[in-house]
Amino acid sequence: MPELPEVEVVRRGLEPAVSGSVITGVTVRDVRSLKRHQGGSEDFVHALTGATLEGAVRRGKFVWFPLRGSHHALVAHLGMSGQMLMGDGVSDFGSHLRIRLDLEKPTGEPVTVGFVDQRIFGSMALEQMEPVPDGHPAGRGWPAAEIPHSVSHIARDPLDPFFDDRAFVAALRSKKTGVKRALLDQNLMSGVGNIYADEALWATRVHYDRPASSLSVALSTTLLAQVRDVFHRALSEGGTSFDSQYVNVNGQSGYFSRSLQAYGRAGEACSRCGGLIVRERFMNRSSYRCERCQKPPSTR
DNA sequence: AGCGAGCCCTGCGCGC
DNA sequence: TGCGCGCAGGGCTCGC
Repeated sequence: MPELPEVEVVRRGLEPAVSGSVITGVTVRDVRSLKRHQGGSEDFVHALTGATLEGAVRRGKFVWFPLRGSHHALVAHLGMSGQMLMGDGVSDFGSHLRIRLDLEKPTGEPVTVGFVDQRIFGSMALEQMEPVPDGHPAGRGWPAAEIPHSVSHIARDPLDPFFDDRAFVAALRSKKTGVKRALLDQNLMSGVGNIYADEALWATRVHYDRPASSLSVALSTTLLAQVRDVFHRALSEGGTSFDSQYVNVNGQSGYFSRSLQAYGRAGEACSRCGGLIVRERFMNRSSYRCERCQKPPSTR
């Protein structure tokens, strides 16, 4: 469930289960899901067992779970096909279960979290925290100004109250590269992936390969507003699910796919102008746009 | 600096 | 029925 709205749905689902919970058991079923963890699975299991989780924090597409009193966090990235599912201790998470965490809530109630990932582009890791340079809370869900090492280079996301709109607009306009590439650059702004980039560009009537530096301040500001708008609307519908790969912590699908205007709609008519929605290769992935209201830049 | 290519993986649907 | 191909929501590294 990879873009910001889907990851936020997961974070919200996990928060009540993990906050103040003690890890009573860790099972690593596939070490490939620990590729970002320095130290191997024995180290991972040993360091986590008995630890208490403070909560669930998200910046962009990364989620982490701070460990009480240790300046470390369990970090998760869902990659292309990752899920975090909640169970009751006897749940069967299926053949793609990679890591299983057994927890005990402050009430004494057991809860199990399954890290399920078909393609294993996602991962979990135990990482040291570092201070956030601006001193503000590192992400959504926890007030500490500490961020896991591997997330420290990731920019704040546009739903973060400390996201700096003016700095983003200036940074975007300093890039000569295509505007979609800039939107997908997690160092400029985090949380945007292939679907929501196409949706925000459609809403702004901008072609994906238009040089970012050619956008006016006003248009850049509109584009940012459209990213926020599509994030909020997707969040309100539980995220985008095309199939059973993308579900919330209870295994339920989101409904935003039916609200998508460009992504996945090749061959259909643009709902705004009636033009044809086309699919094109860009950055080794698919881009969808309206032929009529998102015209290619003349100089590229 | 920017940018394309390749890689990390599994599984699905399609055409032959 | 079976096989090969292209496709999939991400991110990192390398080389030019």
